[in-house]
Amino acid sequence: MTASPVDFTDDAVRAGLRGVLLAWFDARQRDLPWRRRRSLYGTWISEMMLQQTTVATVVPYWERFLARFPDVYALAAAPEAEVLAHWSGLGYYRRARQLHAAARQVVAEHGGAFPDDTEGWRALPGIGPYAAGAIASLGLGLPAAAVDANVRRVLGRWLGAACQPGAGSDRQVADLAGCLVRGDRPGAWNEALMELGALVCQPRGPRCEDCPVGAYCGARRLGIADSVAVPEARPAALPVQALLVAFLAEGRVWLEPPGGPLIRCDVGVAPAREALGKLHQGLLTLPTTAWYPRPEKSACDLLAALPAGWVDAAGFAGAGAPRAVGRFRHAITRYRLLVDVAAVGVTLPETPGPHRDIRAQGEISSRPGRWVSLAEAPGLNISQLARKALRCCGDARG
DNA sequence: TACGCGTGGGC
DNA sequence: TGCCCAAGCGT
Repeated sequence: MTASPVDFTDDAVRAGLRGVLLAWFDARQRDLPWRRRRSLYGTWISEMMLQQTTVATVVPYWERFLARFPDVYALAAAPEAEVLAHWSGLGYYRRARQLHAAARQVVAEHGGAFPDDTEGWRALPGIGPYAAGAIASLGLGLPAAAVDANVRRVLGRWLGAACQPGAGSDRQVADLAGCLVRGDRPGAWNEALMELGALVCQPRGPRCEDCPVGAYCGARRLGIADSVAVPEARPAALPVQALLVAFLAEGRVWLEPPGGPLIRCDVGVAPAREALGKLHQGLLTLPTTAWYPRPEKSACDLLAALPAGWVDAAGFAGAGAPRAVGRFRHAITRYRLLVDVAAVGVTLPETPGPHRDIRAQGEISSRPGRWVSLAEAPGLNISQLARKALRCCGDARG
């Protein structure tokens, strides 16, 4: 193990570094809603939303979420579908379900009182080592480290050659984070580290000329700031294609949970994936074919490849020819999905009852789902994938 | 331990 | 357009 070019065990070094970075943060920090009105609840929501998600994306979601669920009691009392509706489009939907479960746990087991230490937060669903430290420091004022990708990169560069990828690196970063957070304003310190990583000490091409703490940076001292702590490349995404079908009846569209029965389609190629699987859990979506692999710059006509009688086979009664209403691209986890959207009018049974009552939670030929008016569908707990597909239906009608 | 889990924006 | 991420967590 190489010694760091900068001696962070020196009290004077740590005090100087902390003073300079906190002063920079006080002057340059972004004006964000969860900073403007800091609360434990609002901090928790922001930390959950910000996992793997950009600040600019989160801001409007955080505002709407807090307006609808102003405290843990409101969140715990809400149905999961409504919580997911307010998360709709944000992605990583498990976060929303865990957030809701944690709110119910806090209310049921602790009368609505939040944990008052790091370990208590860590025990809640969806709270890992980073989020527990962030909430404890930002919301409770405790000297807990919060090592996210930004902090790992910033501290990795400060350590310079002492922090090589592989064994020992994570431990060194964690030790340094724990050492530096002890002092005044631990929450502001953690935020300052993350802000520096987001605005200056970026993954590729760090803006060292704008850095307030360059004097303390081991990588810069060694002239390797742009080559140390750079993320490794990921495997390329897989190009696939699928057909989503909007079954329409009396101004409504059929929406169902993911993982429902697939629309059968014969293209002579093995599917790359049986569609959504565990994606979009808790959300509603449109019936879909499997996902088929496709060459980079071509696609086959999935609508033409549907077998005769496919509408009835899917559990609906056909009433007209299906028509193509749109096509869009959508990146989702490790896939690049080319989506064709088809609309087909169907008829509902004449007999009253759960199948005829389009307002009811329904079941068509043992196909769980429900009929939803095209106007209200965008406000429901649907994925961004479904949102784009529904937009095609609207465009085609309009 | 490595992988699955979403999405939008920058370049 | 394609590729690169961005305030992680659970299994």
